Amino acid sequence: MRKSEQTRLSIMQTSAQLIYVKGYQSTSIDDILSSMQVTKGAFFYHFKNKEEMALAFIKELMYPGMRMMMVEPLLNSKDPIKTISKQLKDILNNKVHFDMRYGCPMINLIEEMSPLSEAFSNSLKMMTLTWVNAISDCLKRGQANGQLRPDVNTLEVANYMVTGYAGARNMGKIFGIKSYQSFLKQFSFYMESLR
Amino acid sequence: MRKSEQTRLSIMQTSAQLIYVKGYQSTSIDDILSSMQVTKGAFFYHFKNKEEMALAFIKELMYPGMRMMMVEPLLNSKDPIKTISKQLKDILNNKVHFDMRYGCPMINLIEEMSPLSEAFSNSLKMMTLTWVNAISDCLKRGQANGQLRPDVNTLEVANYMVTGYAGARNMGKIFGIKSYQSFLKQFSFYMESLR
DNA sequence: TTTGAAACATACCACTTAGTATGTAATGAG
DNA sequence: CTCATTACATACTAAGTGGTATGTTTCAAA
Repeated sequence: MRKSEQTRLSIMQTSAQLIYVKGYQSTSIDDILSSMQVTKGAFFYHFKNKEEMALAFIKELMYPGMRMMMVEPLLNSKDPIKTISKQLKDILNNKVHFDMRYGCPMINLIEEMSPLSEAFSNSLKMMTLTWVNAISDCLKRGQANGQLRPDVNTLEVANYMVTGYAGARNMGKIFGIKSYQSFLKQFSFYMESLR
Repeated sequence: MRKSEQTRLSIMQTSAQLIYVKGYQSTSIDDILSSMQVTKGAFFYHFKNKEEMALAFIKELMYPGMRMMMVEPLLNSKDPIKTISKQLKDILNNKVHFDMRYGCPMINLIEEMSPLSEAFSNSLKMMTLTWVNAISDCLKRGQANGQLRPDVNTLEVANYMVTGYAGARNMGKIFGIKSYQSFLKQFSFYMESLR
């Protein structure tokens, strides 16, 4: 019961990497299998089909990873505006988990899959909402502390931030790092105007 | 020489519609042909291959369409900030050329194809830059008229606006119309802060 | 009216695709 | 040890893929 779990995990990890680079629809099962030491029998033993595998990796790998990187840094912050601006900068400049050319795995999947599959759409929607709500809560705490104007609609600002992030990941694919820097600068102007 | 041009155009138009909905890579040539009264012989008579066809439709249909909808409204504006905010609203709410579920054809292609093909990337980059520059020029005229703070970096603001647009199209796919409205409201706050 | 190029139409091909059928090896409870 | 379940491995299939080869029709100039 131990090694098989590792096989299942490896399949999801390899898939995640390939889907990140090539997209879901043009990553074939054969692609996945030939880039690791696993056969088709193993794949269809662990997963009912390709879509179930992708949904599993979203739920079991992408979602927890997102919580760690996007949600946890927002808890217990002293200065929400600074925390949030800094988080956006940290994520966009994170070269370990992201490659500028390929953008953000979550945003990519929203772009590609949400119009094609209700199941994908729902998973991605919930994941995105988790981040949006975390940002909103963070801002609300700042509002309680008087660091943020009381008339600010925190949920709307949170949505605006995630929207900006998604756009930056898109523009980054053609314009490169410059577009990140440029975006971050203007976004921080916006954030400061909320004080 | 007349009817054949119509055939060529029809192929590109049908392709554009299918690619908009399903994406480039998962729209097959057979898909395109079976949704119109044209055969494979005609397709490969007019286009060398699938990619050349897509590049042709970007250049000959998408680009001119973009200029008409995104660039021309910005020429000869009296109040650039208002013009630009209004344009963004008009485009996002345009139900004739866009479907919320499928986002924006240009943004979709950037997302899907720019990491996979230099040729796509260059076409899309040039097209996007055309819009960015038009916005920047519009803002510059406002700056000359004193309607915009002189210290504002118009090119950076233009990039920021297009980035926001791209993000809004992405978020719209999962959150629907509400995310458009919410984004537009916050973006107009940002724009007003440039006066 | 002839004729040759342009504009298609049809049939086919090698390859890839998700998924299945059926085998065999590992493993852990009794 | 034993044996049934688990965890794979191998070989295959039917449908789809981009693209080609080879036709047949259309049409405009001579």
